[in-house]
Amino acid sequence: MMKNARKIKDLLYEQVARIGKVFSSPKRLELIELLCQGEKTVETLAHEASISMKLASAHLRELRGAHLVETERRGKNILYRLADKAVAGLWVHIHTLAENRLIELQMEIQKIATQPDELVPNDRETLMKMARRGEVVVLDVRPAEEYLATHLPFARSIPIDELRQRLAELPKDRPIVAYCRGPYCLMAKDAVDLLRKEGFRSAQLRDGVAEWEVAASR
Amino acid sequence: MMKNARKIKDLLYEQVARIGKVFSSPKRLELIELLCQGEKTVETLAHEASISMKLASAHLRELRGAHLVETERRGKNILYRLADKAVAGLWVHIHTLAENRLIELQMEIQKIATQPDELVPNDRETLMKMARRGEVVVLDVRPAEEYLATHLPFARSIPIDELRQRLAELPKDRPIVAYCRGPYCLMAKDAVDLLRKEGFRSAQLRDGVAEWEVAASR
DNA sequence: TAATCAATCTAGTGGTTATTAGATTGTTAT
DNA sequence: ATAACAATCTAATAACCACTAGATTGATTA
Repeated sequence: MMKNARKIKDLLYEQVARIGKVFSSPKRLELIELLCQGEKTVETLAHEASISMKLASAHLRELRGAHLVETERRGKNILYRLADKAVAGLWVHIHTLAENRLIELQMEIQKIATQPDELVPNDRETLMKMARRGEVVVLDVRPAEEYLATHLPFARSIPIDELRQRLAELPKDRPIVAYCRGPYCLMAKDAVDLLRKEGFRSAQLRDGVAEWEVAASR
Repeated sequence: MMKNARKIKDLLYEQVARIGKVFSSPKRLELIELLCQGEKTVETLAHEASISMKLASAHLRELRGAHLVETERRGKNILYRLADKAVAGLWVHIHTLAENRLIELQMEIQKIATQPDELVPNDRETLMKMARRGEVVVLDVRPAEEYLATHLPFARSIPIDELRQRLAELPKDRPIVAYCRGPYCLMAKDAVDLLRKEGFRSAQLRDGVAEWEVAASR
C-alpha cells in the first residue's frame, strides 16, 4: 500500500517532465521564441529557424503533444500559435535562469550586445516615460506581421530589411531604441549598428515583447 | 558571413537547452522539489525520491553541470542545495504550466486532493490575515529540518510521523491548515485525513514554500 | 481531373540518456 | 593502520531522441 503513493508520484512528475522535455531541445526553444512573436505557418517557422519543414513539423508535433501550441488551418497553410501566455512566460524564465547561471551563455551574449548609450535609460519605467513624452523613439525592427501581432507601447515599426531605405523617417535629434524578438535575436544589434553608422543616436533594448510582459507583471 | 549569425544562435539556444534538459527527467524534477525544501545529503535525497544513491548521484551531477546546485562537504556527507532561488521559481512555473495544460495531470491531482473546507479560505491574503489573528493554525507537516530551513509565516511544525502522538497540541475550536512540500507531496493530504478522522476541522494547502514565494513576489 | 503546394506520417539511422553493477576516492571512527 | 561509510567514477546496456528521406494526405489552382 505504501507502493501506491510511489506510483502516484511517479505519474505526477512524469507529466511535468513532459513539459520539461519540450524545453530541452535547442530547436524547439527557437520555435517557441518565434511563436512568442505571433502565429506563424510551419513554412515560416522552418525558414526562420533554419531547419527543414519536416524537422519543424516533427518538433511542432512535440509541442502539440504537450498541449503548448494550438493549430488552425487557413487555406493551404496551418498556423501555429502558443496555447497559453504562460508558455512565453516559461521561455522567458528559462532563458533568464540560463543567462544567470551559465557563464558560457553570458559570454556569447556579450558578443551580440552593442555598447550602451548613456542618454538612453535601460530601466523600463523611465524608458516608457520618455517614450510617452516623445523623448526617445522606440523602434520595432521585426517583420511587419510580428509588429501587428503585438508590440511594445509607443513603438514604431520599421523592419530591419527596410531600415536602410527608410532612415529619413527617423529623427536625428532624439535617441532611437531598437528592439526585436529578444536577447537571442540579432536584428536589433544590426539596426543599432546601422543607425549609429548613419549618425543617429541609438541603443539596443535586449527585451522582446515576451520578456517585457513578464517584467511588467510584477 | 550570414552563416556566422546562425552559428551564434545555435550556441545560444544550445546553452538554454542545457537548463531545459535538467527539467526533462521526472526523477530530476523530484530532486529539485526536494532541494526546494532546503539542503540535503545525497543519501537523504535518494531515499526520499525512492532511488538508489548511485542514480541520485548521477542526476545530481547533471544538476551541478548546469550550475543549478551547489555542494558542500560536511564530514562524511556532501550537502546539496539550490544555487539560486530562481531554480525553485522555475520548478514552480513548470509544474504550474503542466497543471494548466495537461488534463492527465489535473486528473491525477484530483485524486490526491482533499475536499475543501468552507471555513478555510484558499486565497493567500485572507489566510495570512486569519493566521496572524490566530483564527487558523497553519501546520507544517514536513520533517523538522525542512521546517527549520524555511517555513510559511505563522506556521507550526509537527512532522507527519509525529502527528498522531501530538494531536493534543492542536486546538479543536479552530481550523487547521496543513501544508507540506507542494502539490505533489502526499503528507498534507495524509495529515488532513487523520485530523478530520480525529474530529478536527482541517483543510489542505496545496502550496509549499516555493509556490508561496513565487505567488508572494507579484 | 490533374497538378501543385503545405504539411504530416512512416521508417530507419546515429547519437544521446537513464539506469545498473563494479571499482575507486575521500572521510571518519576504531 | 584498518574498517566502515558516503559518494563518485567507469563501463555497459537498453530505451529514447533528433534528424533525414520517401511516401501520403488535404486543400487549392489550372
